[in-house]
Amino acid sequence: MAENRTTLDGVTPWLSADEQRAWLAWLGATELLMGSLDAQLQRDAGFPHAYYAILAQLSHAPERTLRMSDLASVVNASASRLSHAIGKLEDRGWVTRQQCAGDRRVTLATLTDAGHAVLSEQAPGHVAAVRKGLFDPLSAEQVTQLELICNAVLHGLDPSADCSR
Amino acid sequence: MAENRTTLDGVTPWLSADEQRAWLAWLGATELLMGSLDAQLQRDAGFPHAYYAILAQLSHAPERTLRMSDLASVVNASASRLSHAIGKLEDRGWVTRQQCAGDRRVTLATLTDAGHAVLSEQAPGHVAAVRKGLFDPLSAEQVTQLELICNAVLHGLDPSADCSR
DNA sequence: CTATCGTGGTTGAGAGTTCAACCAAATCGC
DNA sequence: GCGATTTGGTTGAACTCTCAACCACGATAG
Repeated sequence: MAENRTTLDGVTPWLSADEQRAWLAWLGATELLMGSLDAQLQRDAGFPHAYYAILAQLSHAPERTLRMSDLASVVNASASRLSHAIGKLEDRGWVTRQQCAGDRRVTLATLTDAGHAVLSEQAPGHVAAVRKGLFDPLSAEQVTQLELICNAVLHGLDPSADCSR
Repeated sequence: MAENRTTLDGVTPWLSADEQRAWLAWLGATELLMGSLDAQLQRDAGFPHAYYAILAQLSHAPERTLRMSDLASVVNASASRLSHAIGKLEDRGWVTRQQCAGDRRVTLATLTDAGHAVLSEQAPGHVAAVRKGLFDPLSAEQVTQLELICNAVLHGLDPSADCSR
């Protein structure tokens, strides 16, 4: 009870025992879960989860089209990362780029029919993997708690993130 | 109340609304948090979080030494990933490799004094970033819930993972 | 003793991400 | 209007990670 904090090197204050355990659990869970999702998609579809997220967001957008910067923000990607990714997806014929008439700096990315078809093919397997990896081990209450926790973290890192609203 | 599930393409059953929100929150929180930690370490130390984890695990080990395979498992890395990473850390003089006398297939990785020094330098900033990004926005109770949730996920993906025991 | 199989680890190529530099179009200030 | 700044996006190089192939050593079986 007296010693609630360990020290990394005899000097640096580290996390409390509770925090330490939570941190390691979070780290392990995120890395294993994202790793398993990436592996599943890479094996079945030949592309990583980040690309799936791009296709999925485009499929929900009006006209299946989004501005690059808007798309980047909804998939948590940098402009550069998205630009490279859209280039690859364009090479495969799943997305097209077009200039925006109103503002000629803007590039619009549009999901093609081929892209939508690939997404539809891969969605069931991906959803099953998410369910199996994240939701099956959790109670309904834990799902609710998880949402609150993640939104709190999100809001702390990026106050502009819309916390479920 | 009647429609608790959306459909991605009119055919595929998707997650419930609660699950959908929790999934997006988890995705956003993990990507932003890991992104911010990687950015902080890259800026201050010149290496990514995965390398920090390697150095930290070695610093806690007896003789500051671990077998490659054991080290790989504690940092959730593949053998290949760890081998490449240790190569880089060796180049910078922070880790050394040695053969194991008993089993000559085994490679032992040891943290050097220089490596320990770098870790000690970077630890305060890294811990501060973890605290700021993950623990500051959460209540003590949420930290406990998070640990339980992550251990449940961990155990679901890898039954051999020691859930806080 | 030797052939086979399993384990521990390395290597090189290919793919994705990051960072910094850069370009073009729009907006601001005077 | 016109230069300066900001915004939106692209590019190339460096770096990390993944995958498959591979090598060496140890264990196992005949």
